Amino acid sequence: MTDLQYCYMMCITDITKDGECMFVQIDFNSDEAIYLQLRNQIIIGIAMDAIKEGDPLPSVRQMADNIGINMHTVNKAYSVLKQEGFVKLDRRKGAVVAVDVDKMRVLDEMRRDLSVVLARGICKNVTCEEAHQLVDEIFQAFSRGHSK
Amino acid sequence: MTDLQYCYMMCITDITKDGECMFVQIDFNSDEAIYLQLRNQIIIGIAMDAIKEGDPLPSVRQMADNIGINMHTVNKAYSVLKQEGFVKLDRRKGAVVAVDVDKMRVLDEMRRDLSVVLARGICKNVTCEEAHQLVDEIFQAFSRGHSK
Amino acid sequence: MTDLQYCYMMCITDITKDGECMFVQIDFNSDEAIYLQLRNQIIIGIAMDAIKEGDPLPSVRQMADNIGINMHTVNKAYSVLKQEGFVKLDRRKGAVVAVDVDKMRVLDEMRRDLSVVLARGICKNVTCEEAHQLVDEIFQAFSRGHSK
Amino acid sequence: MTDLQYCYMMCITDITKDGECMFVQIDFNSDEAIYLQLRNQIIIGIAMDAIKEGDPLPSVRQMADNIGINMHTVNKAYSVLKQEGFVKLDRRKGAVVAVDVDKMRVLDEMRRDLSVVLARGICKNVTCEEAHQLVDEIFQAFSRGHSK
DNA sequence: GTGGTCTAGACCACA
DNA sequence: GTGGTCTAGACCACG
Repeated sequence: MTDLQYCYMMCITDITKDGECMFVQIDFNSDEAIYLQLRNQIIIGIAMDAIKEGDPLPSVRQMADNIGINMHTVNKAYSVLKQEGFVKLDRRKGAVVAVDVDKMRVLDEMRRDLSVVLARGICKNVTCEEAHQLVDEIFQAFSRGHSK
Repeated sequence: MTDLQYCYMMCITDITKDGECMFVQIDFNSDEAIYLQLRNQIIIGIAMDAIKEGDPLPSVRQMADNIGINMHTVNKAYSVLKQEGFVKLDRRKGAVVAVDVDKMRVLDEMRRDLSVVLARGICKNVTCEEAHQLVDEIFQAFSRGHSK
Repeated sequence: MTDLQYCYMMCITDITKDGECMFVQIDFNSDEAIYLQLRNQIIIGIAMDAIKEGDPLPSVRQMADNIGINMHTVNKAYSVLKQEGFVKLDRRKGAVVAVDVDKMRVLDEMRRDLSVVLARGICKNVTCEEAHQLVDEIFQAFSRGHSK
Repeated sequence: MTDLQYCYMMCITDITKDGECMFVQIDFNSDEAIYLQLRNQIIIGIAMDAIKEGDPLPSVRQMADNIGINMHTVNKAYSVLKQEGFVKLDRRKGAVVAVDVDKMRVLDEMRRDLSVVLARGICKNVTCEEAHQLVDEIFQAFSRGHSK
């Protein structure tokens, strides 16, 4: 799939109130559920510091209208984010970013997820060095990553 | 054995003919589809060299009986593996391992998948060093990985 | 109506919402799989411009009910159409026509398919001129063909 | 799929007794049944004049051994060829090429087959001119074609 | 209401 | 005996 086609099918909307740098891109032709795509985009936004601890997410209705999806779908994404410890639901401000750090748990999750991703790569002759390069590349792309 | 007990157990079966080292573990309680779990297990088996290039997978009926799932579910897993370039469906020998290496494509897929996994980690204060350690750990667990 | 009568009739249903010009005809006596017949009919419908780029196909249930076949059979046809680059599965709108043009690939496929069809003709004394006449005849039958 | 991969999975054997120019190539990973591939290859051989009217085909056993497939499969291919009017079964010489020409029937069959093949092309922007070029190209590749 | 998943059982073509 | 096809019915996630 070319980049052009990819762009065409994408639905792009701003996630931050001031319209600075974070965008949500939903691919309606993807086999990944829309609410999971939305959840992942928001997590990436947090990792990039585009949305910071304490920042409120757009309201369910606003987000749904911007992306052009159902309110229920946005609601589901926010619920999952709460369940996974990325946001808290505030009665006045709606969903606000509040990351709940459980180092052991997250490392276990990553080990499981990485095993599958890396196994796919190893089958296709991806070397350990190439994997490390990818990790560095991605960490550099996320502002919070290399500040550590 | 009641259905309940059946549900709560992990289902473990051997994937190799000689019963050496590769096992398939299905978690019926997981929210991940059975055919995807099976697909991932087989990919991990290939990455571990438990199943090698040219080896035939068990027939759909045999695999289904061993795991205790339906034939069609196994069929779906095999179809996805074929679609993703891990096996070929030989009309005489059934499904045989035949990895189709497309380096650019696999690196792009990994970049996308890793971005999501690492973003989750970064949000929860996982450092770049810890991520590298996980990668090394997983590569060492797969025999094909540290032969490089 | 008995099963026998049911078997011996052609099943004709409309594929377009406004019931204008495109029909699906399934021959239950054919040795060609139903899902392949359905796939071919839809491709012919696209070639005739009866279904246009961006148009949604009927839902699998609706199509299945109209034709009198099982939902899963329609699903298989849609999956193949997706795989071959004729439709995309939009999570909101279902299957929509979206032709993915890869000129080199399609010409190679046609060369292979035409070789077999023409070889059969050549054996039975069909001349090059007669083949060209057939091609013209078919192109004229498809509206998109003679607009070039 | 690269040419190299294609070659690798092919099973190539000679179909003519004197080992001149006609070969049978079976792709065991194809979704097309082996007996149909064999049938098509033999028809192409007749169209190319590699096997001529009255020539005997190799015996079922010999053909099966050469290609590495089951005798029943070869038998099925020969039966279909007889049914479709390409060979006759001679008690002494086995299957001999004997084309039964029924011009109307073959033209009808070609019209139906070409409709599907061309429709696929039209969807993917193949022009009438390109189709004609392919027909010419194929007719020139078959020796019997341009002698008319 | 939609498609996705899973199960079950059946028949047939293929090898 | 194998996979491919088709049917039927069921549940659930998604939107």
